Amino acid sequence: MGFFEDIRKAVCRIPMGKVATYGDVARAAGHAGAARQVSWALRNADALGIPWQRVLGSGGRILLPGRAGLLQRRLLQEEGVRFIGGRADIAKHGHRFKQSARSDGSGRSVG
DNA sequence: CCCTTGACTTAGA
DNA sequence: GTCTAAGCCAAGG
Repeated sequence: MGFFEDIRKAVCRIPMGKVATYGDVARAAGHAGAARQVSWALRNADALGIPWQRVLGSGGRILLPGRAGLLQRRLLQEEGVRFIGGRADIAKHGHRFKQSARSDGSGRSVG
């Protein structure tokens, strides 16, 4: 398995109308701490059919510069993601990945 | 192997 | 809120 494959799989797990941070994607892909590399894998995501627009920076901030950033925001808004003060409402649209490689299973939901 | 780059993240002032 | 510094990891020259 390649590095990018793990990343792309994780990104594809994000459903429409939901968003996740680079760090979350990296963690869900089994590469915690590789948040920066997530963006690397997303550079060619568009050509691979990856929902790259659902990946944001910490706090729901769009880090993509230029038109790409505007495009990302527009795409998300079309998916129903609400933006507040230039940031996506991750409290409402933040996607929570299923428990992956968690020793204590702290990531599991109870109710 | 060494150094630089990058759509990152957290902590401090 | 804005800026700086340090930590982080993989790809490319």
